[in-house]
Amino acid sequence: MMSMNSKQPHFAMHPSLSEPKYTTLHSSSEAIRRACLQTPQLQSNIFASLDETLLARAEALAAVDIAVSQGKTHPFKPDATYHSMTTVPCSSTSTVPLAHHHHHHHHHHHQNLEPPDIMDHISSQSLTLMSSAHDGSGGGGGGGGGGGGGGLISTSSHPHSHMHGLGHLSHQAMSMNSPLTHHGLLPGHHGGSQGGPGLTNTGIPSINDSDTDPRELEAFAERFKQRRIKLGVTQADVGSALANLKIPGVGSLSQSTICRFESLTLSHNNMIALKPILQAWLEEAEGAQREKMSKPDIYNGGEKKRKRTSIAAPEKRSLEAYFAVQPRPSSEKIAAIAEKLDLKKNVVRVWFCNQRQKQKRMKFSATH
DNA sequence: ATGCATGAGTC
DNA sequence: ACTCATGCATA
Repeated sequence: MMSMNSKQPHFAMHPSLSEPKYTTLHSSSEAIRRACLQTPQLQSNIFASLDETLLARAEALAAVDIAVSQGKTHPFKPDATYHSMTTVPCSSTSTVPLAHHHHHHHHHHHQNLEPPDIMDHISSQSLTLMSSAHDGSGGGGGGGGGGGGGGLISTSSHPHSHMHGLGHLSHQAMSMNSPLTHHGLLPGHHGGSQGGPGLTNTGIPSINDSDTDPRELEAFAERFKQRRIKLGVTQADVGSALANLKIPGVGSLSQSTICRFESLTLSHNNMIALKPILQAWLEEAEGAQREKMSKPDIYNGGEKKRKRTSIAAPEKRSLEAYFAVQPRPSSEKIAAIAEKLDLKKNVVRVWFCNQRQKQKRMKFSATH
């Protein structure tokens, strides 16, 4: 409603908190961290300059929600923040050879609209569903993230800078209007949702849905993992081995990505894009099982390592509550939340982004 | 296996 | 400033 510009007064103020927002973890100590438990302090009262109502409500909701569905898998980690990255983001030294690829595409994406403000009583679950629903419809939007259509393929070369791994396979090119979609090469997926084979999209050069079939992907991921293990190869190995395939536009991938592929914790589009590549590797590896890959990564000479910020459980709970009410808070809102929780604004912003992405992953996405 | 983060490409 | 694909660091 009134989002315009941002300002970020931010600064840490901590009247008298005993709550450790961050804790410093020493690389040598890390034993006792998992034993702690959460303290049910359902109501916070730290609000001040925000919509107290919203916040209070959100937190209350979160508390309830959490209480109910607590089996989520959270070994409450105490917070630990390490942090010492100076200004330089790491451009990574990765082993990534570059790969040029190109992916032209346009798409109309749904930009965020800002709902009035508060909603009311909503259970985070229903909300979650709702949000994903509007996501899909909004501007043909992301095609619902996971459901997006994907234009991957990076057939063209491109005088571009470097890229990691594959080019971004399809970013947001999932709109139905994507010129890319009719390329023929792309597995242009239908916008909507991936779960429903029954949901066919109208119009649009529909392409083979067989390749985009979630079940097929799931089956493949399963097979892939099995065979990979049979080959005695780790996820990390697969990742780096991909570069050896010399597939245009394909470089190496991290263990994380391979893991996520196997566990289906990637967006539908991403899964579709990666499948052919991993399949190629699999065949290659099985065909020549005699090879070994000794591709040590290049190391960094005493560079500063990125430190992962850990958001403490209480703060995390609050964030989840806010998210349930408003997945896309305005900049001001984010700043306010950040201040209230005594977190850096950017940390909060990123948290919301990641949360939104998570919500769109394959595995637990709606209709699946 | 996952949480927090970076960056490209968009809008 | 957002989405998406990815990755480093870490549990």
